[in-house]
Amino acid sequence: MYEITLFPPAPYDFSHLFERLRHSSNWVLYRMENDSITRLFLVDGHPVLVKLTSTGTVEQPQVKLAACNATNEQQAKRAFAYCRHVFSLDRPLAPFYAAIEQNDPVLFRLVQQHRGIHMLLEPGVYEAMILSIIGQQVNMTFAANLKHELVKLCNQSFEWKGQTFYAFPSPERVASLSYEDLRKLKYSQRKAEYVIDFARLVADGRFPVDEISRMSNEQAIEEMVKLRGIGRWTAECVLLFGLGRPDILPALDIGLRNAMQLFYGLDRQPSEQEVRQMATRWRGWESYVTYYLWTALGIAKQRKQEA
DNA sequence: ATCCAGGCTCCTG
DNA sequence: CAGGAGCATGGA
Repeated sequence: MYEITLFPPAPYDFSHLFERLRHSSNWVLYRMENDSITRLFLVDGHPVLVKLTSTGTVEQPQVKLAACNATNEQQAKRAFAYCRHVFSLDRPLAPFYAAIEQNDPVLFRLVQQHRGIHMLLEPGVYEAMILSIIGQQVNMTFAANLKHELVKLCNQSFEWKGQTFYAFPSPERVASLSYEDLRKLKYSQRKAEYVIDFARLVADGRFPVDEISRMSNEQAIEEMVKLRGIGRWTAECVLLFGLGRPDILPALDIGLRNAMQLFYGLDRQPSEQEVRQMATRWRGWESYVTYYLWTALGIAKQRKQEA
């Protein structure tokens, strides 16, 4: 068992993260307890279970990471690196807040209401791509179900103290599926093809995941949209959720446009051009703004439903 | 019932 | 080259 203690930059609202993981789409990959989150990562194909325990406050965050079953320090370190990336444990929000306060008072009020919310990311380009393809077009609940079913079908699991933990399926495992396997899980024929074909490219080394992460945003998007099934939106989601790039603006995204209509009090959904126009105020922080708008819209919808 | 979800491809005129 | 149908399903 390897352990480290981290002091993420304040503010960090872990209670929001816990709430989000408990309620939404993520229960296959994350196991929640009172103040801890456990997730299984594949490190060079070896399952490594990481447990994050929050031991601080929003303004003085502190977390303990434990690699429960790691067999050597190197393995533990790599699992910790995934964990730090996924939960944005090393990224300060303060510069984002400062930039928004200066340039966009409307948005600043909204952001303050959700102070301490950090981006929840995917481990890398591959995972983000599969999930973004799954998320194309369909509503969030259905997309979450498709993800859940894929993870269970692939069943790359690990037993620890009587509990079963599921890893996000490796490219090789997804590559070994047939389109028909996914059709049975309510994937459309197209979606099944896009997901499996992409996994096969990665598994065969025909799609250089590492090179993508070194490219500029536009260069990376250009590479990704060459693939069948990958449009601009999907490529942008990969950069945002997979690599955590701070300056991605999915200007065509329906959720972003709905959120802007609601929170800026517009009388209709803004066009792509209008989104880009308004986004000039957020230069450098487009991903963060988008993430906050998505999150705030989700919370608003949830409240409306409860009322 | 109908329309729309954090889209994309493919076919038509 | 713009425009629109079709995709699978579930919730409003």
